[in-house]
Amino acid sequence: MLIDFNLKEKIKGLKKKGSPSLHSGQPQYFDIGVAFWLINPDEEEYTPEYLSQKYLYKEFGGKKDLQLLCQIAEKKLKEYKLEKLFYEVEMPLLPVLAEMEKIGIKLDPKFLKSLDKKLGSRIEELVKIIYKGSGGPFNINSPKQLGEILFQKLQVGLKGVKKTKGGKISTDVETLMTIRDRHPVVRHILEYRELFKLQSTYVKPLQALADKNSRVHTTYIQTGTTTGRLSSQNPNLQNIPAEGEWAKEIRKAFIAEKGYQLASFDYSQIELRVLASLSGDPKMIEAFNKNLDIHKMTAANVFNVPLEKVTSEMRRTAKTLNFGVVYGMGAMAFAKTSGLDFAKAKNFIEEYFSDFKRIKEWQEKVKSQARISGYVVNLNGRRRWLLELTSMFRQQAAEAERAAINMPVQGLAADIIKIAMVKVAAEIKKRKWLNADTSPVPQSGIRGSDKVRMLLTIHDELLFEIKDDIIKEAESVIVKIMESAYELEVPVKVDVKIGKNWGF
DNA sequence: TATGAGGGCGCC
DNA sequence: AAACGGCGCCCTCATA
Repeated sequence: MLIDFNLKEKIKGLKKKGSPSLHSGQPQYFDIGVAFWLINPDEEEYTPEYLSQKYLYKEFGGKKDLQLLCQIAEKKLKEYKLEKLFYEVEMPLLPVLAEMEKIGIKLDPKFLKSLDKKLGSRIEELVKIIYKGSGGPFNINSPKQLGEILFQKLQVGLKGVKKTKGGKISTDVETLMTIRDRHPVVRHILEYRELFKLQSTYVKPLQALADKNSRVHTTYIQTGTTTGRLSSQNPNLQNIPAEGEWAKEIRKAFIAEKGYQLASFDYSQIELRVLASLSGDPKMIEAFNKNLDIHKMTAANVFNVPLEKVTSEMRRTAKTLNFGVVYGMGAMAFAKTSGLDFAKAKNFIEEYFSDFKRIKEWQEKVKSQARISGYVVNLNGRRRWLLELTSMFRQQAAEAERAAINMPVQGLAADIIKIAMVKVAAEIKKRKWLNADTSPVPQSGIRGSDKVRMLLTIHDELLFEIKDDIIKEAESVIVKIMESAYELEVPVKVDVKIGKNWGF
């Protein structure tokens, strides 16, 4: 067994003759950092230095000792019933992530360059318009300067404008939207903000990070969240723009290799299904069993109308409600997001919880158990310490409560997709759809023998690059594995999209 | 020149 | 007034 830190990096570096076989239940890897993350996902770092200092202080004055760290971790994993999750999910996931990072995803450099130009010239235009409209140049990217221009120089009214945490006048998109009609320059600032963000955060960095074969390689951080999700870094490929005209263009820059297609497999409403399953709420479960439009069903309930009478407006409100409930949203936040007034928002939330009583009950149960024990666990033992639940600062306690009710849901959804990834990877290997483990990547960057490559994981979505001739077969195999990766009290559904690029 | 906080915003 | 869970990255600006 390999025992170390950063095993994913070491696996990536393995030239290796024989590929490591992943017999289930046979631990091949023991990543100490990941183990400590399962034990407590709120550590500052998961480095040998930090953990030694923290956990070996008494024994060795903080001297590094991997063997000892490993022993401590093993004991805790057992005590916390995390062994299954560790040995059968997180560790088998290591080589899967390593492979995904190594393969990378292909970009269309010419397309990106042209997009860059288009964005650049529109931004230039906007800058001119904004300077002219506000009587002189200033740094539009500086909230401080922008605020001064708008609210002092241009005398835009402050009605409905909020302050930032630091007490300064906010210039965020919500604020700009409310003052949109008070000065003609505001709409141009809004457009500038959007385009500058896309260019500086996505279009430019992606071009810079592409390798010789125009592929970009993210790094997945397995210890990067408190709920069990992965995070993605440098570049973050889990926050590529999705909504909007320009966003679509950016997605089109992610392409499949010649002879391949991109295919995305998306868990449908996974967190809501998990919530229905965990809470056992009969109405919610029935809706999923009948494969109903869940937001529409929710709308029918909270508005007390038959399904046929649900308008798109009602559905939108219900959708916000469904999402909000998973996050522990209060009336205030719901009012803001939905555009309703506070009293109405409050009523809707009350109506929701009276229609879906078990959800409320489940949330209360989670909170009270967590208050007593100081931590919250999900179905697979994934754990998060939340000592702030009993804080005398109400704000802190409330935040901890929301985290407490969210973690078992988000965490189980994370488990499900991780399990699916491990199973799909095993199937790909079994069917010899990927030679990645044994064959070197040729100069071209194309391994012609690869049939199916797992590229990205975006919380509830897996993105693959699949050879044309096998696309149909691969699709049904992957869907089947994902939908049956984990048994819930409701069906698990996966939606598929296929195309030459990610613009779908 | 490097660093970190603050403000802001992209995704699920 | 008050923000709803989980992330990473951009720019500005003050400070070292």
